Amino acid sequence: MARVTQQDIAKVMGVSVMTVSNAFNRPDQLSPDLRTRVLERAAKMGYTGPDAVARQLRSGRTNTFAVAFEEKLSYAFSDPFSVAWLAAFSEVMEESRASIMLLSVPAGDHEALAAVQDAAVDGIAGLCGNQPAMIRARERGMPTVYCTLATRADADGKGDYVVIDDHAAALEMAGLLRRLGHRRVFLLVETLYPGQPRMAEYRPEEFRDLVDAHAGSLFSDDLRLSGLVGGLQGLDVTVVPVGTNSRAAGHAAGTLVLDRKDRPTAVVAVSDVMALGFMDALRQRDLVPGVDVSVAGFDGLPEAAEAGLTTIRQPVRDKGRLAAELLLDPERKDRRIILPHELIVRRSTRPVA
Amino acid sequence: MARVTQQDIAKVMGVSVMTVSNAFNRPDQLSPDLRTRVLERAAKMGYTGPDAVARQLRSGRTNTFAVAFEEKLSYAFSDPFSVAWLAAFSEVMEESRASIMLLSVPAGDHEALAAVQDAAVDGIAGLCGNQPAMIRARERGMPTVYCTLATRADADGKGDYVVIDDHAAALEMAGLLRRLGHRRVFLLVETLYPGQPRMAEYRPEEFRDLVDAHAGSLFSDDLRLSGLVGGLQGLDVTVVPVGTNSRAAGHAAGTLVLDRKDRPTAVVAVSDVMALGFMDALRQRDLVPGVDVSVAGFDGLPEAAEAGLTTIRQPVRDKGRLAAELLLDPERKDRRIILPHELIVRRSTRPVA
DNA sequence: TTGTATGCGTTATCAG
DNA sequence: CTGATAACGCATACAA
Repeated sequence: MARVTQQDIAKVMGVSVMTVSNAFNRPDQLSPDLRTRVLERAAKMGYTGPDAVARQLRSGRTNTFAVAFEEKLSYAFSDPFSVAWLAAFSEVMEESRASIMLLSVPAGDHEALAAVQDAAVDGIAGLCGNQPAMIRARERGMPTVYCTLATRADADGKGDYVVIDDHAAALEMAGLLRRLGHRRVFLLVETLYPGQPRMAEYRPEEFRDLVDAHAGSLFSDDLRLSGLVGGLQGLDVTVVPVGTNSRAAGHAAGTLVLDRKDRPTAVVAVSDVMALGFMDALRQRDLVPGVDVSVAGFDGLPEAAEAGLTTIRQPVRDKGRLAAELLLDPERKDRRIILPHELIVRRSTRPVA
Repeated sequence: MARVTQQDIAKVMGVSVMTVSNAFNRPDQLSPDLRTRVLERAAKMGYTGPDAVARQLRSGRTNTFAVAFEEKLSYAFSDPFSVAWLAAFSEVMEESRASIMLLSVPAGDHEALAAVQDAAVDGIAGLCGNQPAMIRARERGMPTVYCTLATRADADGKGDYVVIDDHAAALEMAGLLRRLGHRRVFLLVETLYPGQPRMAEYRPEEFRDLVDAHAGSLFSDDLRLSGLVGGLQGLDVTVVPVGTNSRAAGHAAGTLVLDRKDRPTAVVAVSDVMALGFMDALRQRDLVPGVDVSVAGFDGLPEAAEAGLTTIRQPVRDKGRLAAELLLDPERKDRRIILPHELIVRRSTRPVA
């Protein structure tokens, strides 16, 4: 038995399809009596209301917005920054009774890009930079908003965004370490291109060359890194790609770095979760952050405050909220938003002994 | 300028629409030469591939599955159980390259029910019981899977599920407390119907009557509660609806209960997060779980293990994984799955002094 | 107030 | 290998 449609009902009742449609969507367009009769008959025939997809095709709108992640979704749910952003984003969407679709578009996964192609949504917010996924979405004529600054490679200079000035923030962080007298600094970053060796150690120039060589597939924001490197010029700086943006990866970096003679005096991770993982490694060795090794992160998570971690606070919730508002209101004016950040100095960073 | 369609391309190139369509979906159905010409021309005209919605209408499938929550989504992201379930669910979905839509359908929110109506999805998993939302979805002919046992009021006895035997688990928990000699027990539950007073205290029968009176709008699973009440028959039992399933609510319950003379000797919450919140309240007062008051929860979260909380462990990840598999494979046989649970006794429950 | 024709963009079918 | 036709289910514009 095929699906019951408005046609069927119309035919059986001897009315036009339009009347049936109106019975569901425009009560004012037909007599109350007829309306109830139609509705009753529809129910009796097993019709359960207008088909969602057909209605979307007809109206040209889906009232659904996608959120694109660069990682697997299971990661997104476990990352505090993502979760906080999502919570704010979803609050606004719920208020407008819009639905949310979750899209995982790992860098380099060409097949996953098709998901963007096939997503029946009115717009897409990227919890990531101006990625291929975002660009593809725009090519489809879809509004996009990204919430991390564009990478050098993928930036097409288009698309709306809600970000902080990561470069400036990184410079401030570098300035702090410089003032504190640190001379040997390790920088923990995510993997910057698919296949990059993990836990390797690079001079900044070396690292830069590597990234340049892979610019075509570059996928992670590197503005924080470039700011740090710039601000620490002249010091002994080592860059370590730790693999994933996770506490575990930060911890692994600690294992790599702490059990050697020439320890760094300071370690900066480009996210709080990595920095917190590194602090876990310190604690395991009865080392004290700020005393034995200074540690700093980025993001300003609540967890960072509890741990006494120096960090750059960014308005996560505002990012999520504004991203949603930009998608919901195409008429809105300011569509490229740079939010304020704040360097928060805590006890994890101290003057070098 | 209107949207470019396959028609437009066909017209301009003097070929049939079908050929254009095939160029995108069935490379084998036309000559490579023609295909590349079509593709090039399409690109030149600003055509960006088949429209997602039109394709969905045509094919009758969306390759998207919804997850329905009874709470606001921001809550879902902060609840450890939900997050773990979602992670497992999404891993399976990602593997099949299916998309996930998040739906918030608060109990009693009639408007939100419309979201289920308008969701362009192939199926819906409920991180909740057999709710009105689930029932509505089934009326639409959509496959549903719920992951908490049916409530008494809403159960239509249909729909697939992946659950544990909550009632049996609750009986085991009650048996434990009985053996430990507890005679005065408080039970912390979520709010069982919209508008129910929070932090009130009820005798079990009283509470049951209240719930019965609101059976029409009952929205939360009460199998755990009924199992506990049944298993504790004859003892001095008090039921406290704490409002939401959150650590904060559990903490508030602690504030209510602990600063009085006739403290309970044991407190059971129907979820670990509530129990953990209650333990926070204990700690604040320098009381020791298990010594001053025994505490137990449900779910078996990692956090419960750390806190030494007695609980009922349930296979969260299996629940999520199986729910996804049921949705993805309509042919699969066993569609009503009861997973094993396990009573885990830790130091938060001890013999009464 | 009700009905008619038509299009939304795509793809399956079947004929050439 | 290519093309004409017919749905998919609904709702807008317009006519009655």
